[in-house]
Amino acid sequence: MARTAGSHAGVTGPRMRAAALKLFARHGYAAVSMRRIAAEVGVQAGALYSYTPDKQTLLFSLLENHMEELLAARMALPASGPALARLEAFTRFHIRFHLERPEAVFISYMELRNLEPENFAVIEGLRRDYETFLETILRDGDAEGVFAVPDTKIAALALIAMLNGVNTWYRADGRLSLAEVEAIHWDMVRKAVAAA
Amino acid sequence: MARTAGSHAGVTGPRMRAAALKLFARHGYAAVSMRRIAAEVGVQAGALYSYTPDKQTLLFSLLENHMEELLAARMALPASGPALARLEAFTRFHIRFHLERPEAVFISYMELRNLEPENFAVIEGLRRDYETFLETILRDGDAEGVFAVPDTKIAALALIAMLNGVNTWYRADGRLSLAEVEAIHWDMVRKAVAAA
DNA sequence: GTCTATATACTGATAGAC
DNA sequence: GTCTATCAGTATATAGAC
Repeated sequence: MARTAGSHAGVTGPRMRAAALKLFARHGYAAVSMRRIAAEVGVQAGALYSYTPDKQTLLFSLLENHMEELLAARMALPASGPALARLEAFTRFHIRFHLERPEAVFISYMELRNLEPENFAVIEGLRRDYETFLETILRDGDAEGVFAVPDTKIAALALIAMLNGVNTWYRADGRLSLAEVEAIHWDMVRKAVAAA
Repeated sequence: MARTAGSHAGVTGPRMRAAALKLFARHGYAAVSMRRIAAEVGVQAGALYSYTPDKQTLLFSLLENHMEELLAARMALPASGPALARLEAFTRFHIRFHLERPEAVFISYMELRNLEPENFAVIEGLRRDYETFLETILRDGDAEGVFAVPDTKIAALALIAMLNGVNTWYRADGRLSLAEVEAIHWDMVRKAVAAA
């Protein structure tokens, strides 16, 4: 059936979110205006307010969505079994998942300070949930005797920081394939926590 | 001798830089106005333009100054001798130096995208210089046979990313002392690159 | 060396026409 | 569902008084 002229059958909302994700990642939340996002979508600024109550909520929903996807995807990882195998699965999953969403990862770290306190607390809680997953693997491996980790909390943060580093330099058309990047990092992760 | 009323004997420049560093780190370059910096210093916005030609140059000079200090401080590290000892010296130095300047470190990573292309290229060059220093240690250790590093470039980036992670959570009044943080990370760094 | 005043432009968000 | 028009506020940067 014929639609109202100018109507876009509800695709403007997702397009707004995609444009915001891209522009926030490239220029930063504070540097991107609602007008600029609207221009990227191809509408006027006022039209965006049918899809978000305000700019802050738009940022928050992008970060929340990213964290929820991360936590959901993590569910596919083994939750029991030898810690060494679980650590390898986690390492490869983390690299792959994050390389597939460079923009969401970027703003999830860079724009935390631009979240209002309540929103910040929600995202921080989700992040801690994810970190705890890795910490549990390390603690189990320590108990098994295959890992020697003096402080599982700090070790988990250190490993995640190391793996996140990949996002700052990896290019799909670069010198190394994804498989090679995974292999190099799994080698370092494995050795870093290995028992002597 | 009596000075002009309102004059501050050249301290406004440094105070502007200190205020900008603090505010940029806390709220982001784009979110901080020259008026806000001026208010922090205790002058009117127009007065700042005696000390920087514009806001962009102010950001650039903060980042450039930080990188120059980092490269200068690195000169105190041993440039020859056993790679293992050099790696330990580098690891402890890196953690200490960066924990002493959390704000400069933060904006050096977060505000790169807000640098104009020429300014960005300068900072990137300085950063690569620093990374090469670590890469050289890893390559020397590989040649000595004490390290087993499949890709020294990637390993250097991975180790720096891991060490930088400390800045995201360390608090001087927290659970761990600086010495403990250094020890935990040196343990992981050492093992991560160790020969089997 | 810092002030006030100002130019020029942009900001987030809203109201109401179509 | 999107448009135009608009409000009230803020931005960077400059000019000239003191």
